[in-house]
Amino acid sequence: MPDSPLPAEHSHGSPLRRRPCDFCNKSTALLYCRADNAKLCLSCDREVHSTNQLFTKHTRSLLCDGCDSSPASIFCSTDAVVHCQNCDWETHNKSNSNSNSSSPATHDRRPLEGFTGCPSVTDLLSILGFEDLSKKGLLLCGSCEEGSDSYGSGDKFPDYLVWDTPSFVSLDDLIVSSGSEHNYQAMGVPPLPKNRNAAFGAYKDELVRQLRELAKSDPNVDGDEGIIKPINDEFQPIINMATTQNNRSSGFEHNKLEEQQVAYSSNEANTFQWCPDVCDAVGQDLYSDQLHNATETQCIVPVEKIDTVHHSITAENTQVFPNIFVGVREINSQERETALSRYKEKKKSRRYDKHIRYESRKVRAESRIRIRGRFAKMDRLDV
DNA sequence: CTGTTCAGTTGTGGCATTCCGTTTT
DNA sequence: AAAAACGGAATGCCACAACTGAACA
Repeated sequence: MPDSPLPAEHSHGSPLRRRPCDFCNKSTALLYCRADNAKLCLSCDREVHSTNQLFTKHTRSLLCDGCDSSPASIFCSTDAVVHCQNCDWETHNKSNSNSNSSSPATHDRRPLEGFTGCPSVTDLLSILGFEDLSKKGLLLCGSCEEGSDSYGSGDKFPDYLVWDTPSFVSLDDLIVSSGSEHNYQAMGVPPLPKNRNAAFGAYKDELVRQLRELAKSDPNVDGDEGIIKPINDEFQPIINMATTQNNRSSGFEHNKLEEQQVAYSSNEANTFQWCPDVCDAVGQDLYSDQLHNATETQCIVPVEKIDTVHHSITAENTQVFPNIFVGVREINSQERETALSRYKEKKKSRRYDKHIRYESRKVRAESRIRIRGRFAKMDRLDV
């Protein structure tokens, strides 16, 4: 783990606070793992989350530039910072913010999405929004270390800073970060930008530096071509893993794998999907929410299988796969109360009001001629 | 690789209808 | 206790510009 000098300041001149990695306590933490409740640098993140299949499913996000203790979910390209929902609310609802000459409420902000698995440097470049920075350039551009490259400490954020937003709301989004004092919802975040680029905040330089270190140490990097071969980021549904390894005794028989494949993010797995305790406590409400939003949470489980899944992964499997399931249970028992309260608070602050995606369509709809409330054909008006 | 074309899909608001829980008879 | 009346919420419908993505030059 390389020791990391702290970045002096971010592009807007405000000094960066020290936020050491919870794992090595040396490097600057750039990511936040909600399942582990930990701040990690890129190197430690890879180390921690490549240890077994379950850990690769933890959802990680950029660390909030505001509070340094929550996963960022909003990127403000105007201020070039990433914020958690609470910090975003605070920043962009202040009437007298001096972060920029423009009104904070009009800042160009976009939702951020976390990532799972054990992505290669190539994937990280894409995930973190450095798609334009070639891997070769990452390795060869020594001047980048002084921040003199286009991704260095310059003030300009070109148009590649447009984040590809998630097309769904994961269950993570139902959980409010615990480190803040309130649970305000982020307001006014423009949905669904088209460009497939990402965002990085105040710690951009440190991000580049750690990516470079990662690329140097990555054995899969082909230095000649700058091609970084993906390491094992293959997704292996845990259901299948458990059943294939334990098909002799689990009683969870299956011949149709497609019926039982489960895609889910780590938090869903840790907090909800695999923990009957929490589900029971939260009650049918949460459970039905999760099922109703199956497509949003990427949880694809036939309803009739849910019970089977739960029972097949309880006591028996924890004995067969102690490394996997004991870890899950520890997390659940420690964080159950927190998760519950977070969920309840989050639910209270849900926004049910209608959200207009395209103002132009609204304007047109309002101005259209109607017959009994329905849009009328233009040619009918001539009659 | 870039730009253009084109077919298919999406989203927009007001009214009517349906559904369902509550109150009244 | 049962039926009727009431009222609020949810849903569907409509046309078409805007959007999306594939195919092609």
